Amino acid sequence: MPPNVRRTTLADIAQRAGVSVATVSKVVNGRGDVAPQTRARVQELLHQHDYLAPVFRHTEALESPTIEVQFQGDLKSYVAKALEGIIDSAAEAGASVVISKASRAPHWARDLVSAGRRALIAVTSVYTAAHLKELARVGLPLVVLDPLHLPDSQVNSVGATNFSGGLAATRHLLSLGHRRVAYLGGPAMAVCNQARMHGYRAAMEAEGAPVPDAYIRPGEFTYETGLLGAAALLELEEPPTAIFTGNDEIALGVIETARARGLRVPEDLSVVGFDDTDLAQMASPPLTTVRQPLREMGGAALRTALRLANGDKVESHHIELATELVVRASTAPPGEEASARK
Amino acid sequence: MPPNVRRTTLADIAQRAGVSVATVSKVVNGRGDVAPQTRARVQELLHQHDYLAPVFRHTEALESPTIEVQFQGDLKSYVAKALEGIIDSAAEAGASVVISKASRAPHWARDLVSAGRRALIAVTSVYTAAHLKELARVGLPLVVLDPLHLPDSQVNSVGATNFSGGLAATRHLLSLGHRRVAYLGGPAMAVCNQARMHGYRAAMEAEGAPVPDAYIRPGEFTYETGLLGAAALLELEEPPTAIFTGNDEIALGVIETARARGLRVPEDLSVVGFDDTDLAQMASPPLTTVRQPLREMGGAALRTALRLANGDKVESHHIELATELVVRASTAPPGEEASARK
DNA sequence: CTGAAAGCGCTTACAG
DNA sequence: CTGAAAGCGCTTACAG
Repeated sequence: MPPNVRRTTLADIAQRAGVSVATVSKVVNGRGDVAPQTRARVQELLHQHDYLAPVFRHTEALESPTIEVQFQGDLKSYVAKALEGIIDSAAEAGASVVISKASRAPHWARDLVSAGRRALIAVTSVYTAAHLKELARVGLPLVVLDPLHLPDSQVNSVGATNFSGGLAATRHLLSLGHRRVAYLGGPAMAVCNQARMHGYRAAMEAEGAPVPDAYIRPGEFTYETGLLGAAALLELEEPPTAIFTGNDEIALGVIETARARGLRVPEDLSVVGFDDTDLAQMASPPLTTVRQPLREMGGAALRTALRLANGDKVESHHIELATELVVRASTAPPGEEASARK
Repeated sequence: MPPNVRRTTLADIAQRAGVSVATVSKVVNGRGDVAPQTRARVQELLHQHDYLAPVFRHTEALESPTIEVQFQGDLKSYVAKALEGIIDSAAEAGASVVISKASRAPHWARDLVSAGRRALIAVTSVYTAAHLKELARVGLPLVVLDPLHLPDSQVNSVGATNFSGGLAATRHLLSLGHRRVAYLGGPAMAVCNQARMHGYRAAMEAEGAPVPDAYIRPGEFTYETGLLGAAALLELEEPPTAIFTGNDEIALGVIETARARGLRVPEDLSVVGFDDTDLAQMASPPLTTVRQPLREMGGAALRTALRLANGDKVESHHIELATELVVRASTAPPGEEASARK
């Protein structure tokens, strides 16, 4: 708020509403003794004129807005990476970052506003229509990072080019000479997983490589899925010689299953991950993977959140940053033994 | 603050100081036209009576204090784990967690107070006497998680039993039949590293196993250190058959160096990590490591911070939680070849 | 249900 | 350098 613009006061609202200051004060403080129509009219005006109660005036300090970042479940590597980007961009912008687990307690959205949060960034969280309505009601802007649902024009979101990532990963394997490539992915419902899978499928079809149903396995974005899924794939009549996975954790599970069965990666089995978290760089062998620019995505989400908090419009409700194939040591041409293996 | 206790007002202070409310107001707002002695006397009284300017009154809401957590460098796995513990305990206590990178901009400590932070948790950060003085000056309590320096009675800190962790890890390797065990650690200056190393040394000496100087290598707590340090160790005249590392990241570097040289873990080389981050569970082979209860440590740090924020005394300025050996698949008895290897 | 009036905590222009 | 006085934004007990 520019210094020369006066804050809206109760008197301003009272005058416009044609009531006394006392009545407006009662509405603001939620007292019971106000006629419903009067209350409605006053509330409307308060909202129109951005009235802010004194207790919350500190949130006005635009130099230091506070953004809440919520995640679900564990604070995994890729959440941490995105968070780094959020924190760095916030520091640049002079904003503060509050981090919490998504909670859906009764007045969660209103509580966030009361606590002075100016916007909410949800990292891969599930949001229902009811949540969005609640946010809209209290006027808290939302940015979803790596959305699980299809980009909806109601919701601002930041993602990555998952389809081209899947395409690039699979082409890389095909160009090495693999034909029997499987996709071991995350939840079938998640759009990011669907996009990666369709990228895989597109690359396979373009090459005329067959994709038996058993070569596409959904699961969770977890190590467990990698461990079990790889075992199932390797026991197929025609086991794949390469596995493209939905994320790095799954890939590590695949590597471990291969190792436990005496298969060498990449000589006997090639593995490609997705995300390029710390896990990928530190895997043994270091993992070929599709890099999601998680830091940059976090930064973009933070800047979008600040704009929305400021009441500015945003050019596009969905931004997608480019993925990039990072070739390390977990991929190689298919070996003789591998191709010949049962 | 109990609801029946009235807030200190400017009038209270004015009366005690024997000046007018106007003068007190000027002192609070840092106006120039006040006599130095008057200013000093009033400031003293303001401080004594915990006067809080209206703009900062929101920090008074004891139900929801805000704690700042600062880390340095990257948001690594073990910081993320500690952060999970901090976030969960904060949610239980109804507190908020602001996360940022440690910055030493001018007035950093005062800025934290102005922003309403009630305490600071520093995760493995370097704190100099000057920093501590600055914090003391503005009255902001500090809790250091996994301190790099020796526990100082001036500083509240939460750590883990690093010495017994080092002891347990090394005994485990000795009990498997290893004699040539090396320690590849972190910074020689870090107390946590020293304690782990001395635990190692104690176990080796108790067993009468020789510890050549070359078997103790300091480094950084990084994958790189593991990569390079393992290469150096394996090229010794008498290479170790087992390596105990300062943390999981180093251990992953060691595993990769072993793999790249065609050595199998654990058949040809046993490796033990420290921390038990996600990295350890997802390594290939899964890593035997010393678990630091990072979540619990984070929780303890948060609760200590809240107590200090509340003005309560804390029983002990340093708490140490127990480490625990987690045996997975990266350790085994020394193989024939390994013992005989040049 | 409404609002005039008293009052609270604070700030500031200005007289001394 | 000090403070009486006017004033601001808000709340609340109470009369109607």
